[in-house]
Amino acid sequence: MERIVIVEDDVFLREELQNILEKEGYSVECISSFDTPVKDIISASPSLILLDLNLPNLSGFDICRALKTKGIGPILVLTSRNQLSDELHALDLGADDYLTKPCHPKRLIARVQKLLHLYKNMHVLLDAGDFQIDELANILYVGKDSISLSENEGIIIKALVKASPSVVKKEELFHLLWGSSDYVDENILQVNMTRLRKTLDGVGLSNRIKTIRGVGYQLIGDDSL
Amino acid sequence: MERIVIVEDDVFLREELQNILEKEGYSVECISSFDTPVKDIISASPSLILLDLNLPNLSGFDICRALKTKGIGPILVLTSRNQLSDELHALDLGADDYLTKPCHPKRLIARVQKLLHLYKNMHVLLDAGDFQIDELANILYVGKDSISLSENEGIIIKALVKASPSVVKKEELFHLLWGSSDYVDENILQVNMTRLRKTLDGVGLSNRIKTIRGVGYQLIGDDSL
DNA sequence: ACTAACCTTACAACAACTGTAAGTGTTAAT
DNA sequence: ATTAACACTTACAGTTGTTGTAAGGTTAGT
Repeated sequence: MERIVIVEDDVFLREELQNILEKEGYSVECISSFDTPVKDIISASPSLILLDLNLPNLSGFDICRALKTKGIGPILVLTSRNQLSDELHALDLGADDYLTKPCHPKRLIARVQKLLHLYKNMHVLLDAGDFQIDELANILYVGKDSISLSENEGIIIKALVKASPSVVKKEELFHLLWGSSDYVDENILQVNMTRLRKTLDGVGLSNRIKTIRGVGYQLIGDDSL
Repeated sequence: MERIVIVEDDVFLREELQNILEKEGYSVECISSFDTPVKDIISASPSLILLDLNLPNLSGFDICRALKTKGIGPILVLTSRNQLSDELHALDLGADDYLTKPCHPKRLIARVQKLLHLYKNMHVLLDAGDFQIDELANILYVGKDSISLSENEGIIIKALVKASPSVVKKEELFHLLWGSSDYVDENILQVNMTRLRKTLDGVGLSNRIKTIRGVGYQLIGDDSL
């Protein structure tokens, strides 16, 4: 069963929303104290967050930003702010949809259903700009192409993408790949880097890994060459 | 570069939309003859479809339904119909968003960007109800778990899910797996079914494949037992 | 009870992945 | 220019997962 978290300080509206959603069969949890809303939302393991913008302590915008940073979603903003600039700001921060009050229950339900269905039937990829990585499957998508990476290749490229544009130190890669940098021959990392570079070369992503001697490796863009 | 296909019969509006989107850097293609709109849209390989509802020949609803059937998307409906029932109908047919005319260009751009970004960084899963399958990666997601399938396991379960609740004939599986049912020993399918059942069993999806003797196999739900 | 259809299990071959080892190439400091 | 340090490349052998084959066991229909 999917759990919807309602983040709304107006008690009357909060209960009305809860009724509407529970009547549709959803499990609902309401955030009713606003000391640590982000933490409370995350603790509730939401399938979807229904978020107001005018809240005590922390604005809905800040909550939206914080949740997106942690990969928590989807977020449907339901607010009395009907200015276009507010909508654009919320969408930019990562809100998945933006509805204004008053909102017909049927529209709300339809939008909630749409987002729940979408997120359930999609798998998030790690975005590297001009390519994407399926973190679980170790598949790299570039343009219309895709290529399967080995376990080690996947671990390395993910670390490089997530750290980009920073350098990933050799020690960190040792740790990610082999649990420690003690008792590990440096040569195995070098062999793995060669293998990853060769794989990337095969899909047109040549020279995208830069060696920082004595430090580690860095993912670079096309335009750094 | 992402290509947006505009499906709008009003010439003035069509060109205005094209200008707005091209100014944002998108490649735009307009459907300007409405004899075979679905075929034309698909031929254009769209990253996103901007779809009007009031069209000659075939209504936008029908086009939406046809595109979703073929897995083409995302679809952003932009229409003068501002009745709630129209919105609900379109969303139900699979539209990803619904905007009414007149629409501020900034809102349109924000919504377009949101959908393009979402679909680029997500990978669509094949929905089987209580589990989902990543078709390219051959990964099965059930609840919070996931399991990697072998190539053959993936081919079989995908066929079963797509045909469900119908039976998939043995001949069809022979064809999908080995290109033909000629010169193929029946035992290899049986061994593969055993392996798939064993894999499903490992993630709690036991007894979900029913044998139809002399015919083929069928995916069944939890409640068919 | 009989038998065709199907399931299960074990084995061997193959491909991909991985770590090791050695030779080669590059870089930076002197 | 020299050379030590660092990094890259290549080949090999061992491991693992996948796959088809073969044989014994089970099931369902007559």
